[in-house]
Amino acid sequence: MSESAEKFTRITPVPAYQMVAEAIEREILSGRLRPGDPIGTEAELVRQFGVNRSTVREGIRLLEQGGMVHRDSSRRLAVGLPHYDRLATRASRALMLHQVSFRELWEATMALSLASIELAVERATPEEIAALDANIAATEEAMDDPAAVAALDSEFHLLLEKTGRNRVLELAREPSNMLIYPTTNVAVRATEHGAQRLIEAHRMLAESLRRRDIEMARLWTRRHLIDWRKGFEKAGMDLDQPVDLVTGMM
Amino acid sequence: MSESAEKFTRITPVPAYQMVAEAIEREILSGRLRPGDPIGTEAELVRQFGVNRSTVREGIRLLEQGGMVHRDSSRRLAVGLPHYDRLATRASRALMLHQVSFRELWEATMALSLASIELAVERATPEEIAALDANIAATEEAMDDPAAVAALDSEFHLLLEKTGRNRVLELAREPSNMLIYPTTNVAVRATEHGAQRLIEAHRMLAESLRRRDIEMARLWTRRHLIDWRKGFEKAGMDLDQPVDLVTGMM
DNA sequence: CGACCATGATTGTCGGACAATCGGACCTAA
DNA sequence: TTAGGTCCGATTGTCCGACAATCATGGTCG
Repeated sequence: MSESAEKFTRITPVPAYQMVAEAIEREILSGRLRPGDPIGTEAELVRQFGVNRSTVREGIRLLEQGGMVHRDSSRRLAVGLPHYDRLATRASRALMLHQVSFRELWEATMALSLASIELAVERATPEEIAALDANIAATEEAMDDPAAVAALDSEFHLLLEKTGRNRVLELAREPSNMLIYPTTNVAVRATEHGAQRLIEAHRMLAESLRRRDIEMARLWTRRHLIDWRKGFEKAGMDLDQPVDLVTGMM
Repeated sequence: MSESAEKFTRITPVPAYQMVAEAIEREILSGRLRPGDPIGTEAELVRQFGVNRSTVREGIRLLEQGGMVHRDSSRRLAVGLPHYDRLATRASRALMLHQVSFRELWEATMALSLASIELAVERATPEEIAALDANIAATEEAMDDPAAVAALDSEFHLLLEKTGRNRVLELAREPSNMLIYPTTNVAVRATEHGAQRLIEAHRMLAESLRRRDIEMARLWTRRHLIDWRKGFEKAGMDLDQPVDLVTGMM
């Protein structure tokens, strides 16, 4: 499994703009620069690093996309903490490029949802349950509009996630969410009484949080996702097709 | 929850270098540019976009970090498909910056491992089980070297993951892995017969794949992770401390 | 006291320039 | 024939200098 016994390690010249980026990144990761702190002006960085402004700017661009630095009002640069949705966007694009199938997506969503709901059952506060109830009420209102239902469904699961209070799971779920919920629309439309079943599942999930009943929560999470899958198939779509064919994002 | 009924949407001037990046990104995501395809030379992009070379270069830097484009041999730019470890690196850095706790990490790892092992039990081929056996044998050899054991443990779980054949789960697990496995070293060292228990768990996991016994696999996955957690606590570390204090990465 | 304006600082963009390196063609010698 | 050497154009990385647009700031005026 190891390619050992090579005499020399590969020699890779590192461009200056990369070194600039890495230097700034190190400062951030080490904690010497904290989120919100302003990074110096370009002129200052030019002075400190001793390179040209163009080089500094290229270095900054490297960090900018990842959210390590961002421009606040005006255009001053500051350290920013990369938020999940940004990472999730990139991750889901990567999944698309890798031609991941809906089956993989569905399996992962199932696993992550179950984990997430267990934590939610343990930790839900009355306020959080109230927020879920409010979402359910809004979904009932919008029952005739599949697009609105899909959006509210997405929000419902986002609320559940937050209730679990586990940011690692949250980050792990988000790419799947971004890819799977856009198709909820179609899935709901294809199933008879699709919106009703969706709402019932949500009600039961809220109820199991109230009762702190883990088994009930797991049961309805499963049902809910199986419903989604049935709707997906009933809409004439193939679980094994890659995700990018359906979600015409952008 | 909706900010509706605003007359005008916020107007945000977009710098040219961003538009360059977005234009290239669109081409990639739409599939018109496929991974491996060469992107034109800088001069060519200058001509096509009608902007200065500095601007083009800044735009390219935006994409470069995310892995959307990469320089192959020589330094020519080509479309690259961002691989998981790159995304995972960024994700785990984000988790560090958010001061995620080991408890969150552990909970997520538990959920993801259980999901992953179930798929692995279903899908394992003889070759894959053989690879696991080889890893176990190597771990037995290295039993006196906690660092080597930790590395082999990490590899073992990577093999398990591949066996599950679900790239979404793979991507979801990787950030946790990057943060949690570096401390396996410490955890193993702190537990009496730590390495032995680890090897036993690996053996049982391989065995449950052979038998296609999901319950057994789940059981040993749980035990294995609980062992890790006990070792972690026995080493005098606090599950609720943020990850960056321990993993001195970089 | 607030509205308004002048001024400097900062960013975004441009044009041009040059060294270093790479790819490839061409050439030479064993 | 092929391994090695040389040359040349193409391309990237870096630098310099410049300018317009915008923002921050402070001072002035009503």
